[in-house]
Amino acid sequence: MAKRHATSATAASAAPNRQRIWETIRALHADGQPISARDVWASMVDTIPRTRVEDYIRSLAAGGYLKLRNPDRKRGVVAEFELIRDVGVEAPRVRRDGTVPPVPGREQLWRTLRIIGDFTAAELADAASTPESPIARNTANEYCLFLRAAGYLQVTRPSSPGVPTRFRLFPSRWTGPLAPMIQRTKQLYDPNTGKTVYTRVTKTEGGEP
DNA sequence: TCAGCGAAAGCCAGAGTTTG
DNA sequence: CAAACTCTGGCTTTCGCTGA
Repeated sequence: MAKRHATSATAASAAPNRQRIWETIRALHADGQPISARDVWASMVDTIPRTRVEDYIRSLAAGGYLKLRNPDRKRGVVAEFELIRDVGVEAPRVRRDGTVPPVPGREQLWRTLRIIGDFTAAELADAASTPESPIARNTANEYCLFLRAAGYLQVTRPSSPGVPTRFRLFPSRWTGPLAPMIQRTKQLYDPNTGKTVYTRVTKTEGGEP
């Protein structure tokens, strides 16, 4: 239900809720105030459930971003934290156990294509791949096709037998560091602008908003 | 090119414990 | 006794990859 919207927003723009929580934490830290779930939540009480704030704070603590100031406290006692690792305005992505999830493949592709300039899908996949996060060429190819359809990429050399299509990013279409994502509904969503920039029209449903 | 599968992230709700 | 806070577990939705 409402969860769906929250989740998609999460994927699309790094969790607005978490972003707000992170900003609040940094603000409290800047003021030299102790950081507790209650304090953070109090600053945003109208919009975010407290459990969500606690969830994120616990993840940050597990990940080493926050340090518990009163580790000997008993259950039921307010836990106070200190910001020991400020990574900037962008809210860190952490799992519940504190580990950092791998960078999404789309993001690697998006950053890489801007750097290498002129490329084929295979070249982009190779360049964007890392030992930790290899990216399938198939994935890169589909991504390129969507970006081209949405007008982000121009074809510098059409495909011919044995020669793959070469693409290049329109400099003016670099909308920001957040990678446009292909949603399950086969729409291309640009989190930088917050807009759906392309919708693949299927045979059965010619529907468009 | 399309469809399905598996894995992961984020969110919510309930239960238990401690303090005033 | 009541209120407040923390902790744990489960649910929903989406993404990325593989195979036909």
